[in-house]
Amino acid sequence: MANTSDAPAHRGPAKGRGEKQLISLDALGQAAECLRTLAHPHRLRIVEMLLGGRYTVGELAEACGIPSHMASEHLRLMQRCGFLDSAREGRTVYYAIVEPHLANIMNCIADRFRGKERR
Amino acid sequence: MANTSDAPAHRGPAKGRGEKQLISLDALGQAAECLRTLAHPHRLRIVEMLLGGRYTVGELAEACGIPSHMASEHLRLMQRCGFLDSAREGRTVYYAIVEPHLANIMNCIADRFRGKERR
DNA sequence: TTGACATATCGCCATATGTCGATATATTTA
DNA sequence: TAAATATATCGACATATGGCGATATGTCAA
Repeated sequence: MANTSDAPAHRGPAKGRGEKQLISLDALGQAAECLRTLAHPHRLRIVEMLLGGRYTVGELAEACGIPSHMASEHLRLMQRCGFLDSAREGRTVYYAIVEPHLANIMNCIADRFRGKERR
Repeated sequence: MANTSDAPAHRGPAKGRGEKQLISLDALGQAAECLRTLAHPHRLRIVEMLLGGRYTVGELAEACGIPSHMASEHLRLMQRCGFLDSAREGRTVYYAIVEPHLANIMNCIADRFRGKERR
């Protein structure tokens, strides 16, 4: 209950629109960071593939048409914000989705953008 | 330019994991653009508020604690990628959500980040 | 051990993005 | 008309981000 951080100060005079509790600016900042991480064509492709099963860095890199050291970097960013987990097996490393909301978000994206080639 | 652009060329040998049809890289590029637009704390706050009803630029600016010319800029970006629509009434301008998927995405975000103050 | 392979990290550079003051446009009121 | 209010746009700056070659680490096989 200790609400002291960003104080809304004077409560608005209730204009009659939304009256529900807002998410803290701090949480929105974290959300924005995650969305920025997701907001890249190759990273979206990687997430899309990983939603269908685990893949190695090399496989994902080839699917995206990029050198594997770049796929590695994308994977690191997504692991950093809790989207992915990795597991080494021999000299390869498998990545997999661990953030359950990603499936829902990819569904939204597929829903809106599947089949939409350049305007 | 000996570099072939991005060639879909050879289809993968079907490793047996995901076999579903992938979204085109082009569509993923558009999706990434939209996600980047959404990926800002103030813009998320604006979307959150607009999901509860229409607001003017000034109201949104005050709620975010930013000058209204910056709110105007955020609103322009979101209108540009089809999230919002605007309607002038007298000397004020009301903005409102027109992209239906935003509600779903904000639900994901609220689900994961509501109440999560800095790690 | 060495060499080959898979993945990860580093450093540089070009470009994109956010912020902000100044200014411009639109609308109402005096 | 001019002044006040609400939005919008412009220009400059600092910072963040993506791409990429070079290099490092980790693993296996000989």
